Amino acid sequence: MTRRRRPTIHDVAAAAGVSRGTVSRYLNGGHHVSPGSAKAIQRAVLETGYVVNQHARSLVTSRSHSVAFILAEPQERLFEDPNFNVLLHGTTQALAEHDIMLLLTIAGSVEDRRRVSRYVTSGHVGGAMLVSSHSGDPLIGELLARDVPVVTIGRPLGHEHSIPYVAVDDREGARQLTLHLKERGRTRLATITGPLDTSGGVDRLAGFRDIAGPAAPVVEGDYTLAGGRNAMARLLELDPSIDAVFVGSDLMASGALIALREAGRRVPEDVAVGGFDDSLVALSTEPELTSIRQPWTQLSRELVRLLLSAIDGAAPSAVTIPTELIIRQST
Amino acid sequence: MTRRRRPTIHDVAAAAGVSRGTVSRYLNGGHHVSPGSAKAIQRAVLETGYVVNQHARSLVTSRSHSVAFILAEPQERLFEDPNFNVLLHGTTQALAEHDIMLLLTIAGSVEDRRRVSRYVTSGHVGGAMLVSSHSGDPLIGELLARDVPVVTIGRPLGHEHSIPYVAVDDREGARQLTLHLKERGRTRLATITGPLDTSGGVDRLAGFRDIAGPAAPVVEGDYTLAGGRNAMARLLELDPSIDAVFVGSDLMASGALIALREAGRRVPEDVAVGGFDDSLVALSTEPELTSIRQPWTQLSRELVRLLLSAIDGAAPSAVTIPTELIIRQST
DNA sequence: CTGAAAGCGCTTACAG
DNA sequence: CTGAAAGCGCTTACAG
Repeated sequence: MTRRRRPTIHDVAAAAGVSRGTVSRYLNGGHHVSPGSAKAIQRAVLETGYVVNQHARSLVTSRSHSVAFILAEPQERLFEDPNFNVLLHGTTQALAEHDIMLLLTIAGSVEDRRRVSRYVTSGHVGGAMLVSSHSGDPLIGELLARDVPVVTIGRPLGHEHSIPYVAVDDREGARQLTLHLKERGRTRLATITGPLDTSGGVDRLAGFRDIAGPAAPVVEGDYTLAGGRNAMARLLELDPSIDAVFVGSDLMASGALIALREAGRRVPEDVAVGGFDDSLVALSTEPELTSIRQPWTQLSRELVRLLLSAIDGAAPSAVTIPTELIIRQST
Repeated sequence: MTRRRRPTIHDVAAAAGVSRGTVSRYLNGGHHVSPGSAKAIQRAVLETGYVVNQHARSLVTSRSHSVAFILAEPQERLFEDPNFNVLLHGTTQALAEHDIMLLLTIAGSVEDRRRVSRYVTSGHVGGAMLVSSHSGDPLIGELLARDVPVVTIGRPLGHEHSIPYVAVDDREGARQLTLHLKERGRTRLATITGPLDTSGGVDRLAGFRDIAGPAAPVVEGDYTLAGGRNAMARLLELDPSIDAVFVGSDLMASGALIALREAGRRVPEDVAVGGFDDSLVALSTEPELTSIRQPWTQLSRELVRLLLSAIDGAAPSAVTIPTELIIRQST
């Protein structure tokens, strides 16, 4: 990819009548530069339309100006789950404030994963944000082995102490919602969980059980709409008397609503349904979904903050963010 | 972002017993390298775990190994429209085959746009893919003025001859769907369009009018679910006798279904509804949506191909891809 | 505060 | 086919 001739630091130095070293110092914080030089350089930059060549800068500083956003998900989920979009947006914005660019990598297939792993561990990138890691995913171990600074969204099962992460209080959120179902007078509670190799899956299940007890029916879902629909159908077979269900994500909950409609159950009259995420999906269903809000903007900011800390060599730390119950018509 | 010491081309050369130039030649295609040297270098690369430093390479070649994906959309759309995800996935995959990384930039606000423009025009990136450009967007002019290779998805209104682009045959697709509504015996046709400063908006409207005539009711939408819902409500006020509506996107169509349900109309008995995109949304509605398929994988591939051509200095060309009518329960 | 100089890791004519 | 050398655009001790 060829580029036309761009002004370099040399052009700026010539225009400002100082040395290249001085220009560089000005560009890198302005320390040890006299006001006069600073002014001259400032003008010269405008005049020449100079923009730093990041490749040259990175070569000498060994610092990258980009981080990888690794989406380790089968494409079905990526295609329908709005949470990714919100997270992508939030982290892009938060990184922009630090002049860091986000490199999107998608590791859906095994082959993808290998490519992404090679790329990220080869030092092109300052660090990586791992989205929705499943326990047992080899990627995370490869990154750790290569000393790539990495953070995850959601508790990284099995790596809680070696990787910084940010998560909402999944267990408490699940408790809030399940308690709410009980307070609505429901007695036959059930749940559809996320994948049980993710923290969102296990922690929300734990919260549900804290309130509903260990005997309540459980079906595992996969965070997709179709998965929620199937899971709900199975739940109704398991126990037709169910009168409330806590679903581990809004998208699955919207699938559950379809299954309930197909089974002739009214929501919330016959069965109350609660979701998790409080995404736009919750507003597009009929009836609108009661849900647990995940503050994505805040999560994104914290995720970026942790990654930058990790890059600077800080010890891993975890951030847990409280959830909020949003009550709508489905319960 | 500090990195630990990584092996350089020098280490490989030493291990292989050749000069650094020879290693570089081997790495860049292997021309003018004897089989013996090649073998030795190959082994040395494995031994040392060498990976090229892209910053150093880019510095000397003036070639970037990344392109920007510019999403110039208000965040509401980004958050709910699955088309972006599909496109993001498709282009990432297609670029990966060329060892090019995708830098995601989001230009929702005016301030974002300025930042993105500065970044992309400053040569950090080999080229840019502009997604959903609206006519009058200054970004496109800035990129052109700076000689940044750029391609758009959808016809770039006002820049058809200066920018390579790929698009489905929007007009023909709209015709197909509208004709299908007529063939179902519907006589009171109406349409909800996309934004009329986008090619998808105007071209699909043109296709609808080709079949339905100039007098049929039209309301402009904004490609969001809420927008589709509002537009449908307005359409029913405009003409309560409507018995079929072509909606310019599946997401808006799903909003239209909500409005129709609220108005007590049955779909398809009272009103037939057709969408556009054939996205996952079309399968999640009740009833499932008849729609026009956009072959996103193919679109992504062509988009990447055109961008790489543009980067290589090829003259702008346009690719139009045929659409396909997918009939489901909503019509 | 400032300039001269070395060096980051690579590619690419240039000789041979 | 191959090595020595220049140079890509920048930063950063080092002297002064």
